Amino acid sequence: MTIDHLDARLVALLAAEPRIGVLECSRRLNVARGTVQARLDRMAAKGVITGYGPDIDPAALGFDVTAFVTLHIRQVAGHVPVADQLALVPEVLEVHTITGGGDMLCRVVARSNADLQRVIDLIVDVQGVVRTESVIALDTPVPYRTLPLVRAAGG
Amino acid sequence: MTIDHLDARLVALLAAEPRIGVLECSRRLNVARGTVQARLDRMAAKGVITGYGPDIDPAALGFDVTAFVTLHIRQVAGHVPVADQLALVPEVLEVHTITGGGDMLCRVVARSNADLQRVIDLIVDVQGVVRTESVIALDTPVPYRTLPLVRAAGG
DNA sequence: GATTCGGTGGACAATATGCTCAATCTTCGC
DNA sequence: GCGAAGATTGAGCATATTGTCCACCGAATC
Repeated sequence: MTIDHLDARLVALLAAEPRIGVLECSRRLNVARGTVQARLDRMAAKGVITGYGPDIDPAALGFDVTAFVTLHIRQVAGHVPVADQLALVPEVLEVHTITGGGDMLCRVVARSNADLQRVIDLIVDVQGVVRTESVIALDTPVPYRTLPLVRAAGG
Repeated sequence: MTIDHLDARLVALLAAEPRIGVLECSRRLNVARGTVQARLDRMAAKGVITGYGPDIDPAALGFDVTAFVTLHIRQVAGHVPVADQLALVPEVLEVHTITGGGDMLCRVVARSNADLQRVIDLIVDVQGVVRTESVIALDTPVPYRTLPLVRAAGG
């Protein structure tokens, strides 16, 4: 769907100060409360806003190590059962199927490099996984964000 | 920091129904309102909870294509200026410096495969970027999540 | 010219919030 | 064991917010 400038400002405002309510938003944006409510309802209905956190920092929980693991899988059974098994591992934060040399890419976290080995072993043990390649994220100069995208989409 | 079972349940509850307030949480968890407030304040202070969305789905905004781009950079100037330039591109959702063959890994979105070419061109144009390799995410069987990790950390 | 849609501004009861307090319960060091 | 510190509880209070109505307006559409 398309969003306009007001939508973008609303999202940006909520992202910056998530604890403020609908009424406060309407004051900050100089629009009526009903307008803010209608916009939020619309974006939620259209799937643009999928939820409202809470956003968890794995590092603060002790999971300091982030890695991206490329999986090569045996193609016979398809990737669905593999993904289902990966989903059972808490340290696997997301899984994609990909083009290129590998078959799947997943983001994992671990408490240490040694712990990462344990997590990778769990992944390798999944039925259908033939081989893995890992790269460790040393630093994250740009953490995950969508605000610039929202601004770009909404003017 | 360490979190306990109550913290984990609280986060899970908020993740499941983000629009409920502190009072409602306390009722659902059978604890006092002050306790819920104290737990949330503590987790926010410790950095475990970094914010409260709103969570945006790029696909719903028309950015259907997700890709992971590995960057090879000229090492002379370091990676900071490169990251700064990448941060200026709205379609670049996150950037990591990594071990292994490449130097940086970034997640980008685009409106189509053709649009992805435009985004990659923007990245290649960044001063210090020598070469890129892209893999396109075809499907996302496990979308980004932290709840299983929270449960694992909190019992 | 009529209709529809999004926005406005106001009202209402019901509810939630921020804040404080004293009392109890746990946990930990000693 | 025992005291102290910290966490939790339940309560109260004034204020703010929410959900839900409604009538009205302006712009765009047909």
